[in-house]
Amino acid sequence: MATLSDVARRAGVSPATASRVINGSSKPVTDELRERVLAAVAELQYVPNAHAQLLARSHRSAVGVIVHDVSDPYFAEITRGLQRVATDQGRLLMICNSYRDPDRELEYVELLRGHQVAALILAGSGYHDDAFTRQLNEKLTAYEATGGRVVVIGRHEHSGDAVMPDNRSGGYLAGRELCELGHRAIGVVAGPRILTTTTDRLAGLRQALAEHGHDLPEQRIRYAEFDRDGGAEATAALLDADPELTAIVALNDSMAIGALATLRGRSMPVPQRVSVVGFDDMPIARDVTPALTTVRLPLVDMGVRAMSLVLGAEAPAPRVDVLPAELIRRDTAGPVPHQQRETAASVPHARRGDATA
Amino acid sequence: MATLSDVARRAGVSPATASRVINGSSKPVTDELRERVLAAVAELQYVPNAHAQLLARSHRSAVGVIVHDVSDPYFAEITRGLQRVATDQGRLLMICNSYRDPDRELEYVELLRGHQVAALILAGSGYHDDAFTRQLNEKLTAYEATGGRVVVIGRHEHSGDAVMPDNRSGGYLAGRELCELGHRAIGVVAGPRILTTTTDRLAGLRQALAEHGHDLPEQRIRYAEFDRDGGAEATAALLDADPELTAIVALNDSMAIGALATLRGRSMPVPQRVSVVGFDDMPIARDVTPALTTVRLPLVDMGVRAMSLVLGAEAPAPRVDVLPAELIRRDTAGPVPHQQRETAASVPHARRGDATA
DNA sequence: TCCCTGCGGGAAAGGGCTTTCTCTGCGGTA
DNA sequence: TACCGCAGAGAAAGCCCTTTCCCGCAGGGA
Repeated sequence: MATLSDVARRAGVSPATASRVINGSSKPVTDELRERVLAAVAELQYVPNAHAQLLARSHRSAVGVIVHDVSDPYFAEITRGLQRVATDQGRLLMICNSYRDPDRELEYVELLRGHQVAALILAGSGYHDDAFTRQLNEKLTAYEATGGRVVVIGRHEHSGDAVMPDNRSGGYLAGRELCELGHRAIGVVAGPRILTTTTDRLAGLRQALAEHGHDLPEQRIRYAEFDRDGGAEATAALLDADPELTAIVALNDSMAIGALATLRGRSMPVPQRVSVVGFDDMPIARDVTPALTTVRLPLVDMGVRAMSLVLGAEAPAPRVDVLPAELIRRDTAGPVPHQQRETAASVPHARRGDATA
Repeated sequence: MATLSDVARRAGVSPATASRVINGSSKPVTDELRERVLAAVAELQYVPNAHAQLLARSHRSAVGVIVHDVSDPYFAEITRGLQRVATDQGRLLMICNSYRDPDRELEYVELLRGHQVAALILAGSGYHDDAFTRQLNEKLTAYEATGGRVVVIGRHEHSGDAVMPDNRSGGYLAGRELCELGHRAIGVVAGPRILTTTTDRLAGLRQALAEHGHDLPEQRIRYAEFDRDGGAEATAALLDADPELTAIVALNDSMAIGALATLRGRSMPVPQRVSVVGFDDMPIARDVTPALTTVRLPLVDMGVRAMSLVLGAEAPAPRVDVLPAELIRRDTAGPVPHQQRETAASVPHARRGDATA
């Protein structure tokens, strides 16, 4: 690879001058030398060594982002928001997928710190795991001590600036909607138990049911992976255990799509026989049939806010931006079926045979 | 940020020794010193400066990847394949989204070159744009001249190693299927005209139609963005121009989903009134209703092969891996409706009023 | 006893760039 | 004419590591 001194030699100038021309430094350089340098750059196809530059320059500019998985629409949307602000400010983003592995998350914090990022954004659910939380906090605090900025999205563990979707209210909204439609026998297709997102959404849901005089027994909750197949399996398990269920809340839209698939496979019409409510309102939600009733989170906006916080001025006290959830009524949630209205929740195992057909 | 010499000073050793301990060098260090260094590292929360390391080490290890958009399922799948191999070999991936902007693509080649990546993978369609192609090739060639490896996925322009999905055969498969189901009035919802992927798929489709004695006039093709909304708009335009259409080929699944949405909005049942065939077989294809008939491309495998090629031994002659397309029959393609069998394609504008209702 | 070997450790030379500091030569002022 | 100031260029000092090279010392063989 050609180096700066190759360019300088070819142009017959010093490396200092070449550097000034290439970086558009404020120090003036005569047109003649400038042209010679530019010509040499073109001839040698010179590209500055980014590592050398970053090492030599004092100021850090890139921003590190840790998400569970960018190709998951939830994070894709958040990332879109992050990108928008970052691009406006000429910042490079380094995006890492932790695939919901806490250890990998810890590693990535180190990696990004090593890459001298100016700021760090952690998006996605936190974990119910004190040892992990403590370790992560230690690392983040150490990073902040050296001037790094940190913002978390949708996580409780870090005590600094945060952008929080209102998961609890979202769960509440889903629960209230179903209760008002007359449902009592409601099953929950939940994400991994260890994620705070799961438990927050569940808590809101439980509250809504309680306000309507219903409870949510553990056997009506199935924990599975936060994806389509997890949703499909959990729905099958739920239905096997309790064929009288009239509604299912899936704790994210991917799981809801899996639920829809299972229901279709068992010829249980939605919403005539079973209602389904999703969570997140990812783009595909409106395109499944029937279109998915779900809880919308302002994902892009969450990204925008997080990046603005992290690049903005430092605040004396931690700022927490809570963004509201909103119920989007489409076609998967309907009134409780007539024959179920009285008996629901009272004969949980009666017709198992039918339902698994 | 703590530096290596901070660690060394604290441990009372030389930076050389500290470095050896931290990197697990083959040179032996006594246990006592080792422990002192490790303790200092922990106390200072030391993380090596990645840029300094990369500068000091001679060998380059990271691999650069340029895709149109990782959150697009097409690229998400390819990336999954790339990751799998890269992780096995302990390589870091730097993934950049060009968002189908040729200029950005060029910039990213430079950026990645500047970051000293050991290899470069460009995935996604090429462009029908000679000036761009020439520029890109120049840059890639310059990069290869300095020892960099390059593999392209699904692009014609570069003359080195390549992994190619058989887009043309895929188009042919879609066309043949519809012809065999009796369709003659077939509309095409195409991606941007400037992409070679679009024209390749179109060419295969055209060939299939020709073999069945049909042609594909330009007004039966609508070019739009390669996404859901593009597909929806193009389908609407197609139907407005020619309400007698009995089948639609969408050149990717996102567009097919848009087509399905438009058709649903116009109450044209699929496949009874109009058949739809997609392309790519992205995961969601099986979850829409009716499940999408589409052409599958082995996306993950394409990623695996590309990464294997780029990290494997250099070949004397360019290698081109062509991966076959496969028709996946689901529920959106059916026989041509009865009343259309004779008249189709002969009265293009007759019933516009009805169809747009 | 002397020399050689090998081990554990440090000194120092880069790696490619930015940036401060220094130097030269010119035009302008007293 | 002598001096000052400044514009434009180069020299050189880092930035933080890795790694080669070298050194001192202890142990073993002759």
